[in-house]
Amino acid sequence: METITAAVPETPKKRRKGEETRAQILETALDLFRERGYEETTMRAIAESAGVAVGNAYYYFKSKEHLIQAFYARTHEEHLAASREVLARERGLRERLLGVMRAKLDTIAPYHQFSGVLFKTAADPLSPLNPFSAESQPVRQQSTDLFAEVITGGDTRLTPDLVAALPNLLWVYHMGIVLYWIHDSSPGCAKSYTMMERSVRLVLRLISLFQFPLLRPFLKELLVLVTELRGEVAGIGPEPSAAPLTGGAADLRA
Amino acid sequence: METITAAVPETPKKRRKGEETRAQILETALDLFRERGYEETTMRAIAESAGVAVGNAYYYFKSKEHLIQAFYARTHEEHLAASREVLARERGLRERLLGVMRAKLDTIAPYHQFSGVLFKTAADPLSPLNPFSAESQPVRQQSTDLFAEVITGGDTRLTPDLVAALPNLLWVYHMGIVLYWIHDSSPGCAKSYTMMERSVRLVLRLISLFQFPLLRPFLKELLVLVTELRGEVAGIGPEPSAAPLTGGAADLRA
DNA sequence: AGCCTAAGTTGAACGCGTTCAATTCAGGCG
DNA sequence: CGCCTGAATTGAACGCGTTCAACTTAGGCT
Repeated sequence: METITAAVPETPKKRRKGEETRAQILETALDLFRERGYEETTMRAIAESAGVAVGNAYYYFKSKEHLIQAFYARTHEEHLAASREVLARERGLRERLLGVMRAKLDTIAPYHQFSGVLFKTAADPLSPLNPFSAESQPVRQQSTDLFAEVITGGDTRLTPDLVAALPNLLWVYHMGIVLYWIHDSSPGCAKSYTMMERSVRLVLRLISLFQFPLLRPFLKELLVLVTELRGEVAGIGPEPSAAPLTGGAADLRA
Repeated sequence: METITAAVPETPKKRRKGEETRAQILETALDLFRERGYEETTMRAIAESAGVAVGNAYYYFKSKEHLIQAFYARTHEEHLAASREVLARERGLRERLLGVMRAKLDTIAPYHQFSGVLFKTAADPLSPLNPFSAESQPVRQQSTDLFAEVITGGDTRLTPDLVAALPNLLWVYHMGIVLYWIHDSSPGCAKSYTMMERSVRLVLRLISLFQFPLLRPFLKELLVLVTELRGEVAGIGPEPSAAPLTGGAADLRA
């Protein structure tokens, strides 16, 4: 019977050890990245500071880039938490979107100095960090879900077409703001904040504009486009291109 | 007197030699990139194939990335040429935009296999290849000029606000299509072409929509935003933030 | 206890992009 | 002609990210 209890492949003891080392390496790496920047931090330095051998760092992280991925996952979590607070507090669409976007800039602020490298590696289509890659699909999903919550959880009612299209569009929009932020060298990234506020205002205006029933054909077309985009993005795998145009927005949530 | 004729710092003979070597290295590199891909092509291989020493390649190109920059400049020229043909032939806005965009995809098609690396390095804010960098400002300018020509050179008349805002917006749009293309693994990049055609249709619809006088406030706001963006992008240098809101669109063309 | 396996850990070695002190080359000048 | 200067060229050497065959632990089974 005891053998059955051992069905769990790893005992807690065993797992503890590895995870401690893993955490140790990650913390050290992030510290060094913040201190000296990414390029200037060598894997040897990370290993030495963490008190392990170089190879051991590679046992836990497939590459130096994967250390950034871990960092990215962390800020992503922070942003989700901060956003949930905002969304629990605010009802108005404007306040909700503004709050979530502001939370984004606030969350990533401490890492502005090496955001460039992050983005650089993230841009590689083959990198797991790439926001369009399969590996980051969960993160992307959570982000679009967040924007879905922004528009549906408040006191503003939108047409179904908008509700279907906006989460992905807002995700793309927020990526654009981050892109601006990366290139923003103004003190405190002040320009990014004003740019964000201005563009949020514009986005809200556009949303209310497209509530107008006469513009429905536009929305329909936009929806097809966004769906197509999502299909391409979701995965290049063998998943069938079955019914690429059937459901319209029906399969937006896979 | 003869000494004066030598006022030209380098004689043609001297210049010829260096430029031949430079061209030799570049051609070899581009060939190898196409054959094996970027990452798989080593600087040593390039040097050997070109019949020079490694260091000599670095005498002409500051880094491996700079070889890509040279390639990028080339496809850019090709696209300009192809576009000029289209614009000389077509009068309708739809045909002009479609033609220019199709020309873009056609031009970059041969390099799809290593477009990822190109984009990866281009994404680094510090890279000279970055489309927002000061070093690529001329290329960016030519591109936006091209789109300006697309909308003003045809037989379609647009409101001044649109004429002012569209070149930059279309440039951003075309970057988005390229981004899609980079991630497109469909045979012959067919998906990119249909996505481009669909989005062009949408863009044209949006343009005609915003011709509507009632939507002028939107355009105004959009214009401020685009101008701001252009300012940030143009350079982070000491150029004064003087009159950031004075001229409206007046200073779009610096 | 003694073994066995899998997890964890090591560090020398590899291949790469890049650098740079040294060398060759070519053309103008006294 | 010999000298000089700056462009052109060399290749050994450096530092880096990454790999991998070997070694050490540690816990379960007989």
